[in-house]
Amino acid sequence: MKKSALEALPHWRVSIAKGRTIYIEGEPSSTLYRVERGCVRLLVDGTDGARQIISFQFPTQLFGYCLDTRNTSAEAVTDVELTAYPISAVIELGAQNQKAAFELLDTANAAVQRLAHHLQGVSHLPADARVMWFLERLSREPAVGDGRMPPTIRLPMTYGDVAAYLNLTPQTLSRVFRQLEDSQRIHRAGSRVFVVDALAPA
Amino acid sequence: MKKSALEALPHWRVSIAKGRTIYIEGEPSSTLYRVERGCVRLLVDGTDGARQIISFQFPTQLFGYCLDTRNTSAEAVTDVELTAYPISAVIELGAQNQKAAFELLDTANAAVQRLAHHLQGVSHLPADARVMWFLERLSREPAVGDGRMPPTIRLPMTYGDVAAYLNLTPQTLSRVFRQLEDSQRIHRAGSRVFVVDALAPA
DNA sequence: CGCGATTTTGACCCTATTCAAAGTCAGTGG
DNA sequence: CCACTGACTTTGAATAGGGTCAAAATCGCG
Repeated sequence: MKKSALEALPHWRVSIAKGRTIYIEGEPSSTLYRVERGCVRLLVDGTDGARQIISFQFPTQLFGYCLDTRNTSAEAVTDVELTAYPISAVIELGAQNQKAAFELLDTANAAVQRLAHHLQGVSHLPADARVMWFLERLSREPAVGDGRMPPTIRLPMTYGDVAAYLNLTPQTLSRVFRQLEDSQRIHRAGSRVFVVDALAPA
Repeated sequence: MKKSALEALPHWRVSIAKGRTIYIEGEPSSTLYRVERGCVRLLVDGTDGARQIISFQFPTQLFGYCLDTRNTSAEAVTDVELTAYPISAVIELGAQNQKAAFELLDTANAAVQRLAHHLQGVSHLPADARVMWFLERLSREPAVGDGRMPPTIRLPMTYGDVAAYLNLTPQTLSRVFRQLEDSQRIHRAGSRVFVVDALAPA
């Protein structure tokens, strides 16, 4: 969805500190958010206490478009700046502006598709492939990668978060990074900073 | 979404034989479907060939509400009867009827939420708990369970399908069923027919 | 400099997979 | 009605991949 369409709506700026909860699954939803700076994680908690991170949201991305209640929880991975739009206003926009309604619905659709493939990958890929796949997608995130090849990636989240996203433990993740280093697929350029050599230009 | 709202739209009946593909991920979408009889599976294929079943659809449920392209593939698990509605008509309905638009969007939202919890469960539950969880949800499906307690469930899909949904192998699934039988949590009442004793009334 | 959070390492274990083969079922045609 | 066939399910033995537990090392930050 274009920012321009939303700009006409009432909106305000929100700053949230690292680690803070933005909303919780099941609570009534009133606002749609756009990430301006930082990184947000969407997650659900299991009855057993194990949490599953569903996705990370980066600048320019929208999240929280729920009509009735929140379908996941949202937390600030880093200090974040968000723009908040009242859901009611977004709905009105949709009623008036066919194109905007389309784009919003398409956002939801794309979310299903991404989640479906995430489930597929997390279920069928070995740990190292999962991590490479994650790095590959992160490298395309302007706020994380540097756009060059091979890309340098600065992870905004902890290993714990990455592990909860890829369905691994932090220990395994650490071992996988070492193994990727040993096999020359990545190398480290600082703490949580990786150069993905395997993505070097052909 | 109420059937009544859709009934005003142009629609037609479709019969599809067991195993046939209804649509494929990525192809342009033109119709929304409602299951009238039988069972449909939604799935995505991995680059490695491993397929992940995302959900099973039963009578009265809608699927295929994609604006642009299909976000998953859909296949008939059994012979199925579907009602098809042109997406364009559904969109118009949404433009005129606020309430209908709401319900459709909520459908998409609920899909994300269900998928998220499925990912959580499949990632963190041991095999036996995953299977019990699956049976428990199936028992609430009028077309599958009998509504009584303890419920009798007739699986419309093969072990292979259940396994692809729960992220197990058919072999493991078979062993889990045996183990659940041994521990008195279920017993069999025919091929693919289970009585879930663990769900007996308190 | 010191603290708490995060990351790393090691040893061991466990669950589900793999591979292989036999058994069972439903539907088909004789 | 029965034999046949192909798909599905079951079983067994061996294995691997990631998890667990525990502890040490490191980092970021006040």
